[in-house]
Amino acid sequence: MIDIRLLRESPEQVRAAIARRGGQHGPLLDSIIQLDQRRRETLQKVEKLKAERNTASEVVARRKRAQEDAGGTLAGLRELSEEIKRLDDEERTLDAELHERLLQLPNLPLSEVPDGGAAANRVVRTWGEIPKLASPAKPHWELGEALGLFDLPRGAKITGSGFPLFTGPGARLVRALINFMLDLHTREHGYTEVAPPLLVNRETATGTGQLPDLERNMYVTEDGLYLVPTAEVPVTNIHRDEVLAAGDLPRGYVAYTPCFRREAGSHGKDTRGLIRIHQFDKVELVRFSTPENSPSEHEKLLGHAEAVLRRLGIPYRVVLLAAGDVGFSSAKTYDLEVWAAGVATWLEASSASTFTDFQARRANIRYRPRPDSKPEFLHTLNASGVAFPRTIIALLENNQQPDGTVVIPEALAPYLGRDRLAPAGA
RNA sequence: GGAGAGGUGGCCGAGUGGCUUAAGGCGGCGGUUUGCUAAACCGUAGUAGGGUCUAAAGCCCUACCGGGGGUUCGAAUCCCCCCCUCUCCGCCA
Repeated sequence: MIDIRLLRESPEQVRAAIARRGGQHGPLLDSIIQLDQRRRETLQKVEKLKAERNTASEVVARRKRAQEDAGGTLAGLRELSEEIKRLDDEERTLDAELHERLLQLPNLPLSEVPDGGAAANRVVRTWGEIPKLASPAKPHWELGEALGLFDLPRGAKITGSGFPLFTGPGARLVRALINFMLDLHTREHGYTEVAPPLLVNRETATGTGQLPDLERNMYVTEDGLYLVPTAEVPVTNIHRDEVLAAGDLPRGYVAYTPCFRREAGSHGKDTRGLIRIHQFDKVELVRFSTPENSPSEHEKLLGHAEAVLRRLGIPYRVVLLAAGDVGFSSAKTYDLEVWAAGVATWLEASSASTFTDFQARRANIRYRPRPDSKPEFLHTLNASGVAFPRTIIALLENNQQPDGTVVIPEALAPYLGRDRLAPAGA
């Protein structure tokens, strides 16, 4: 949520910033400005009447105490109260409508974010060598089947397409990745590990920006709870409606969770194998920062996600997303794309974003710069550290050998209990 | 799921319709006293929204006693619905 005062005082600045995202936000902005105007007018009227009523009530109280007749003062107060009730209702309605629309407005991209749509995304750097494979590269779904790592048809039987069943060494690989990543982030990057709820309520999903506009991408239960699309949602909301001390910042949490995404309407492209699925595993990093430090925190966070890929020896590139491509809540996002030799493409395995005070405002997460100062909204940031499916894709496809085996990187081998995956019977 | 007890400021805790601008205590902040510390004493203090002002400060107004409705001229207090915590029962990995 953006600051209504910024919109009130510098509407053209906000309009220009939002326009960089593309899409038509003009009418929404106009209606917000108008609602804000009407709300304040109504508020001023009703508050004036309330002041009158309070004064009159005091007189009544004083008379009653003195055993005098208060009838004369009471006359007319009923009408005043009815008028107050009417205006109060009006103000409440306007405020609710205003709030609802403010929730639909995306964050403002930072100035250093490039103009344009996805085509304007900028590759900031590339790490690692794209492997030169001795034999024709197989895609991961072939490798995974041959190595007995996962069984997609049976996953589809159990639940539906996009719900993978990991088997044997594949299931063990998932467990190895969980432990490898959690160990790295807690031991070397200073994160506090948490294991959050996987179902969240409406307020929580609104706090990070999934609701109201992205509801179609989430699974909802009969109880009105949502399956988490990412650990960002429950973890960022750990401090919802709290005021942290300046000494608490920066603060970082790491969480492993499954993630559930309906991704309604995204069938057709990039859907083979594990590339785009409805349930996947991810280790997520969430940071809370003061506004001054959030730019450096963002770079630090990006580095933590990169460290995972470097340890695993997976070639990747860092992409600064253009204004038209950054997510709803984000002000600036770097994607980490891993190279996958089998499908011969770059796949997004992590997204490192700063949300400035956008989520903090929605979720009411504040901090006190000094013990005697007023609470201010802090900044939230997060990054995948990292998503499993595309990491698995890169590992399998890049490390495949002519004999059909897959070499496991040194950093991961102890967690997997082996340094090579081989087809059954080989 | 059933029965009961609760939810008041940073914390504890009083408050059954108007003298509450939420008592009192603890903690916080400022000060006085004081070799130093402690204690004592005095003072001060919340959050949000709106108005005033070029802006800040200040000042004024409104709201806030778990959340939302209602009764009333007036609600922390009375009524209704919901949420959460605790105790017991039931069910359960």
